[in-house]
Amino acid sequence: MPQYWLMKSEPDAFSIHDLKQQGPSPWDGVRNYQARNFMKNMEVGDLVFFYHSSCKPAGIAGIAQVTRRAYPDYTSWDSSSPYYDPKSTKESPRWFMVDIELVKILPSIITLSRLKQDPALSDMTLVKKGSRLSVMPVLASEWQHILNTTHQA
DNA sequence: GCCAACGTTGGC
DNA sequence: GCCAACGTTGGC
Repeated sequence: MPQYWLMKSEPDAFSIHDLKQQGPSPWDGVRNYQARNFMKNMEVGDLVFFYHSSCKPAGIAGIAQVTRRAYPDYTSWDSSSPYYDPKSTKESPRWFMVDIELVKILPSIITLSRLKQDPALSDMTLVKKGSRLSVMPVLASEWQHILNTTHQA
């Protein structure tokens, strides 16, 4: 049984179309401990809602799957990278990433406002007020509900 | 562009 | 170890 997740990306920086073009891609740049810890719990084959944030409309743009378990985020060692963190070393890496690849692009965005309107999803971390996590778990029941009710399974 | 909510930093 | 100040996220 795969686990289910949701990962946010600003489409201007990296969109689901970029993921399609690039094939398996490292999910670099996560610099939040909670999000990092979730990535460390991912297994190959886990399924991911690919979420477009800071855009109109914000929402779930497609589905991806994990192709490589967590390994050190090498951008944390690159002093020319915006994700550089001098406290992360090769001996003791602080930040990790997984690789994901596209499963499918949804025919239309499942918007955040729509998710917020659904009483069955009121406990989702995503729709909670003030939630800023960029990587979060999704319950199997929520995953199925979202795909079933949007007729995009 | 605004700003609420949240995480992190650093002085004490 | 507290907590004020600061920076960031991300919807609106």
